[in-house]
Amino acid sequence: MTESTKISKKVIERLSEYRTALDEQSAGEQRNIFSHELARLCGVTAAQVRRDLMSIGFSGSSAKGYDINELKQTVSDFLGFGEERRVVLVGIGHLGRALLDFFVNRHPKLVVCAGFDVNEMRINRVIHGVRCYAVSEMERVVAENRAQVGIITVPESAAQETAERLVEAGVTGVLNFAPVQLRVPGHVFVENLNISTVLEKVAYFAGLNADRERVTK
Amino acid sequence: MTESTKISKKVIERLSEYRTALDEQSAGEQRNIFSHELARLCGVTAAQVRRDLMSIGFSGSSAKGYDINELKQTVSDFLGFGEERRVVLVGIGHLGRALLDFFVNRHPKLVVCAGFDVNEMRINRVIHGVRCYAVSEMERVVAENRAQVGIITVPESAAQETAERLVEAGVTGVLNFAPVQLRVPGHVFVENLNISTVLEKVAYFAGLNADRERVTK
DNA sequence: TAGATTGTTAATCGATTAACAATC
DNA sequence: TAGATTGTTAATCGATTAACAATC
Repeated sequence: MTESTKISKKVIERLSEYRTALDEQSAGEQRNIFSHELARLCGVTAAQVRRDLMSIGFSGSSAKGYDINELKQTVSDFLGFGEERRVVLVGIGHLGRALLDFFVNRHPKLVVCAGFDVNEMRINRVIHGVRCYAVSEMERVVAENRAQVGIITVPESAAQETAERLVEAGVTGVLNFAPVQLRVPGHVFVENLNISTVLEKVAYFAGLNADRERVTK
Repeated sequence: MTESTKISKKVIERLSEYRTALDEQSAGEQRNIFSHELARLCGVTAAQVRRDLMSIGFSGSSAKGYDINELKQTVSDFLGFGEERRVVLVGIGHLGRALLDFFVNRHPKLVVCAGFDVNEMRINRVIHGVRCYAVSEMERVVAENRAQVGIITVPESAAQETAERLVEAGVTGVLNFAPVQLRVPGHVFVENLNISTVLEKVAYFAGLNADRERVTK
């Protein structure tokens, strides 16, 4: 394994957004794109685009910018889209179901291959095209599918135990929607996404802005 | 209006998480909490907690740490929880409905007061306790409710127009789930939350970690 | 060529961490 | 007092921005 240069979370996020933006562009006739065009589509600076692409070793031409198709391919490869990534989701409540719907057949390489729940009403069914199992089968199903990614949408009280079982079964990346700090081994990547926190943040700045508007009027 | 010290997005996020963590603590007997305890609950460092609390002017005691109830009150006040914030949601698909369910009666001060959609099947109904309207009524309903915050869960193609109408009606903060860079006036705060991007990031690092595991074995 | 863009370095900025005197 | 924690400053770290020679 080559000692890959350490790439930060932020760069990965931006690369992912570049790819999404390019996907939409490539429907058209356009074959090349300049850093400032891609930058505008993604809400970043042109210099940042150039630096990010440089960091994954992709070059453009000073006359024509970047080749859209080559760039899309390079970014996809870098992000590991060469092969399918298998994802499981635990907790098939409203949010879980919405996420199943969100990802099924929407993403080229992230395949949600199984859902889990404790509620008998939700197990042994196919929801949004995804087969759902009892939590007790997690170890077996995750291992059989070689799933590397787990999404946790269970209630807070069950999140830690869920994470432990996922990790035990071989998952090395977790997207956690429960408002708990998960304790996991060092080789497991955890991203916390607390929707309440995000909305509180928006509400805070909305309030600030509304006040400012009122004052300047 | 006093010229408040500029507080960064990250600090606001952490304050929101401190408050959530304290909410859960305060059920117990404990009356005080040390910076390192709160830090562990939220996955940050103790020094960071101390600095954040200092930045909103909250003091503890070197003997007993921070008073939980006072701290919760101070953080809540700072985040603007003194009065209800009214939120509207546009796009009542699976994700939109999950978010309605997520927020209704779950948050003390963020009140989702209306939903909007273009689909007739979804309008003039109450979904998860929230009244849903046709998009054509957006301006009127948002203004009547004095909603400051808008959540956008419409398809990508409709996101920009939705944002414009929300802003026109008086919204100053937007939480955008559509994978588009919204163009809005300077006084409007926009937070983009692209769930695909987040999952791609998790998948990337999950892959890295899985490789590393395989190599070190 | 002239003009615009890329690749890349240096300068800036902001946030985190280390450290420690003051405090209880 | 002795020991632990707070408040706060200085040092470090990392990421962004500015700038510009090289390129087309």
